[in-house]
Amino acid sequence: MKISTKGRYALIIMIYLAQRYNENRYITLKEISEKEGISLKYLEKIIVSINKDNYLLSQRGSEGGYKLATDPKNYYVYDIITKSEGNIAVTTCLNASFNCGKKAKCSSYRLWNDLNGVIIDFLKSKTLDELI
Amino acid sequence: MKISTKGRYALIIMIYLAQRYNENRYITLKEISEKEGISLKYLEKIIVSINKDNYLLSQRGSEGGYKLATDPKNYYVYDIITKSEGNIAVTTCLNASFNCGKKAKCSSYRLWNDLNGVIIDFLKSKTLDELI
DNA sequence: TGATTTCCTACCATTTTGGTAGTAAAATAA
DNA sequence: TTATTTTACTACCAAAATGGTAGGAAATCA
Repeated sequence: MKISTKGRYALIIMIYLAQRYNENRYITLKEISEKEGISLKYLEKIIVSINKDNYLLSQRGSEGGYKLATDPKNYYVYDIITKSEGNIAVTTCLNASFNCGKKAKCSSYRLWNDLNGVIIDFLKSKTLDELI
Repeated sequence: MKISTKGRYALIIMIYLAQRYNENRYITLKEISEKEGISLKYLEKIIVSINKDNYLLSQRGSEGGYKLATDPKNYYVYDIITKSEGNIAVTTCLNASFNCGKKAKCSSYRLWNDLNGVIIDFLKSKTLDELI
């Protein structure tokens, strides 16, 4: 029952970018890596998964890096976590591909589904601007 | 971000016992194993961890098995899950042993702590009698 | 042109998950 | 007393997930 370092570090990256949104510059992973004490190579891998669908602005080369594409209030923790960790499913039996043949009448299933909803609602209620 | 089969199967066992609480008999793991299609040996291992501090009544030998010690309404899903899976900590940084030196002023930490609270509150609000 | 930085792919050690196997101990039935 | 049943306990193990590392290609700018 854990969010892995992928999700945790993803949020750290995004908070770092959000705190510097007003500076309006590209921020390198090297900077984040040094300030947060996380391996550069690992951050690279994580931010690539966050950045699918151009969730961020990025630029290569010197003076390059990453920055938020829009105001921190438009970034939901839910999106950050699902982009880095995949969809939230608190048990394997919540996945559509899981087939035990008794979902509808399974009281465990309903419980896990409700818990999943509670978690998703919480994460959807939080945006980056609330965290900085 | 998953509850493992330990916790899932633990709840299945407990719901099975709760549904038969009125029969007032010891129920064998063999019966649960066959009805729920889960390996007997694995269920044995799981129920041992649930049964610490005599959470259940158990008896060896023929006519033996397990039964609830008290009414289903006194069994909280939270206890079932923590006994089978260990304490709920949605990130490793919530563990007391984790020391990054900035918990108090870390906004990620507060977020994860709040999420953890939401999950714990949910699980503490559910008892076995609501599930049967 | 050289330095910088993202982008992309492949690999790998360690830990966790999801079990299996075997046996001892207790309780009951025959 | 003996055989059977069932929990209780300990050890082991394969497969998957986690948490990275490594190397290089492709942009971009000074």
